Amino acid sequence: MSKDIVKPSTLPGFLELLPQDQILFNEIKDSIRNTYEKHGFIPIDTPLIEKSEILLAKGGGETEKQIYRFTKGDTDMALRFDLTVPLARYVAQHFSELTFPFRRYHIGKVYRGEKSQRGRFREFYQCDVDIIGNGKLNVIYDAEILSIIYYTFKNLGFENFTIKINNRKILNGFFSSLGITNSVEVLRTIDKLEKIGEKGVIDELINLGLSRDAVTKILKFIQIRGNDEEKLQSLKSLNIESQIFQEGIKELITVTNYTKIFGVPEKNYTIDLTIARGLDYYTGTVYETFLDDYPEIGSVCSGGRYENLAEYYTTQKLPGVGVSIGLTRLFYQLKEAGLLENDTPSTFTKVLIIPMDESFNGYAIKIANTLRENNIISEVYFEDAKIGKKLNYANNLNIPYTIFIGEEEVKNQMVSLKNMKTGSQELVTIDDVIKTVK
RNA sequence: GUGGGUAUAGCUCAGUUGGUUAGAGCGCCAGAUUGUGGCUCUGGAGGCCGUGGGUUCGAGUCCCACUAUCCACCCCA
Repeated sequence: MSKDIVKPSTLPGFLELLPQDQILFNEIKDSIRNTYEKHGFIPIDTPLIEKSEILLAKGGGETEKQIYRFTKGDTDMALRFDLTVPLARYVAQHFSELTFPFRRYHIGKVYRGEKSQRGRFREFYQCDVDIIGNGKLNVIYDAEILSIIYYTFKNLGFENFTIKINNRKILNGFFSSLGITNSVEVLRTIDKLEKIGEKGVIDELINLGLSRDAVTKILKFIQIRGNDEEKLQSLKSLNIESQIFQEGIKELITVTNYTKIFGVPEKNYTIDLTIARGLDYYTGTVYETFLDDYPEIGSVCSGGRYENLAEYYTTQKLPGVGVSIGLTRLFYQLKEAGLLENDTPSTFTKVLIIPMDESFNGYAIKIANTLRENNIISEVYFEDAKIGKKLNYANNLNIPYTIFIGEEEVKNQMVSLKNMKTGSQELVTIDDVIKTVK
């Protein structure tokens, strides 16, 4: 018999939570959603599965290796690996029915067939928020997105975090002035500065075939220090004769100026010339967010500006700017760091109603209905068991109140309300219950 | 894709240079206590020691393969 039991387990890289954590996870997700909606973003939901030709339109790179792809009948399909490509398809497909600039948010699961590792998942939630322009999109929106990152993390209860910003035009302009052609690899190397240090970066750059002179200049570039004002000054004084470079500086100035106006405290954002994530589609502003007290967690939110979101699906030019929070990883890391002291109960129930025996079930259900009408979450314990076991149910789920229904209670049309924390119990009316529990 | 660890009860783990019948804590179930929980005490269930092969009188322990899983690199959220 036991040979027939299939060992219950999930696939590696697929996270699932116990009730207490799930409630907490949902609270975080709801908080993010509320912040997005407060800023006027519209929810969309797209299919988990898309045609492979859509997801692979861009082609090449890691995507192709990591995508979950399969066929059903003759249909070649795949699981989405982010929410940006589906957004591009969505906007291109429904272009004529949308109003631009289109502000949308999307919270959903995405899939990547990576080798699983701590804090890295094959199925995970992304919380995306983007603004898509029709033909053009003011760079002020780049600052607004930054402010949305700020308010999102602030509303989650974080104080010490830093949103690092940079502009890809600065990097690209700088590199082209140095005659660097393999800028992606160079970017990747510079991005690793925190991890491998200056010496590591120098070694890797030389390995990439860069000249001594170029490496020295790059080093000087990434060593630019000071406050944002000073950094911008240093950039200007590099006298790079690249139009792209100058454009980047101008954009960065606008973004930082407006960020201030949006009310983001200066301690929560900074220019960092070494961040260069999202190498695939970002063309202007880029963002990375770090928790100051937990740098080892890495970036908890990243994104940027892309010049032409939907170029593979339409001839319309649709520039956009947006960020994504990797919610599953964020939750996992926060928990690992002990940052989520979980004192949330394992249920939403506030009152457990316990009939002393079957004959009181009717009265118990009536009480439950009345409490629910008054927005008090309640449930009735119908299973036949000893009182101790029933109370233990309440204990295990951290239900704060129990109500006993027996002969005396029905006779008086009252209930025995017990506070599970203090243990005190008294015979009261339903109105009293509503007052006490609320 | 490359490299390295780990695999014993539902969970976290112990298990001596290879030696009888494989252990603890937590959790679960029951009783002490039939209208009152958490604490305590007592008892109980639960293991092909990842799978297959090898060495040996004898393997949870040593060797090999496979599988699973974790970590680092790559890349990313």
